[in-house]
Amino acid sequence: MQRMTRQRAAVSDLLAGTDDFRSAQQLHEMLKDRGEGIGLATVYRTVQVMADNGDLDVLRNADGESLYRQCASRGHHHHLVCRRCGATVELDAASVEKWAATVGAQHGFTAVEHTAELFGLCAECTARQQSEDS
Amino acid sequence: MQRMTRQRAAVSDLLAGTDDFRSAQQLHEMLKDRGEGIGLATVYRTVQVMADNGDLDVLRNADGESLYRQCASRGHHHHLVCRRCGATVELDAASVEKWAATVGAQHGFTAVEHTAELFGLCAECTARQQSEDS
DNA sequence: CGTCTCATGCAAACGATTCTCACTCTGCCG
DNA sequence: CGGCAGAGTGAGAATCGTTTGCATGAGACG
Ligand SMILES: [Mn+2]
Ligand SMILES: [Mn+2]
Ligand SMILES: [Zn+2]
Ligand SMILES: [Zn+2]
Repeated sequence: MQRMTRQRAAVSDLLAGTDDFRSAQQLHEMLKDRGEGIGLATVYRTVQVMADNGDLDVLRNADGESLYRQCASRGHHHHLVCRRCGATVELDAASVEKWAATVGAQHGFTAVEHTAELFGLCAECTARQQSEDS
Repeated sequence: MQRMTRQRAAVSDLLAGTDDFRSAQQLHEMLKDRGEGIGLATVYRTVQVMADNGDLDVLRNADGESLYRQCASRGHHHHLVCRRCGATVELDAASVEKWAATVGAQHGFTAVEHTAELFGLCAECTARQQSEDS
């Protein structure tokens, strides 16, 4: 019921070889550069399906854009993301999980979910930044 | 250099008497209901100025809309928000602060910021939900 | 191959937010 | 008190990421 097409393969391949969070538009651009003809709408649709299947992680950056990434760990986890280049570190955060569960229950809330992401400048982008400033 | 206008007073008053997170559009609607004539763009501008001044907290809901609230504590803190009605509990989260600081440094990131919000159904909305389901 | 569908591409539609610009009103000075 | 400079306002146009409608294309399976 889910067909394998050239376009899906291309998106899937691209994401498999990328370890930074990328927006749908960036992915579309990268595919064009690779010589893959693919419609922007198709990228959006594909990336959404993959996210729904749990094959991709999604997060919103400060501008509200959705960024996608194929993470190594498939279970629930969090991220430390470079806001300049998208470089990402996957994080486990037992303390945060505990906090979320406890606090939600304490206040009588149900179906509690949480978001917890860290954004900063990775070491490389920090260095680049400093040489620019001088 | 910052002038007090009828519109700003109205928005400020409204927020002072509301303790749920609300979108700019909701606020605009509420003001219209109160009989306050005010443009939507003005609500957006006002709410932004107030947020820049640190008078309001902002967060993005799952749909990416910005929600505003005048919090009791003016320092950095987090929230437990009802995704149905906007009811909010302010949270301190020392464990989360510690986690964010530690992890960022460990990976050589600088200028690290974090988001951490809990979304659920408040006790009241949970009850309402269950009676609907039956 | 042929058929049945799901997938694709393009353009139009969306929706929250921002911007433009002519007009209004606040805060201040004389 | 007027009078003015310039911040503030409102209506609508513009943005921009994302979604959708629809005619066309192409997997899967016999
Ligand atoms: Mn978690
Ligand atoms: Mn914090
Ligand atoms: Zn970086
Ligand atoms: Zn509620």
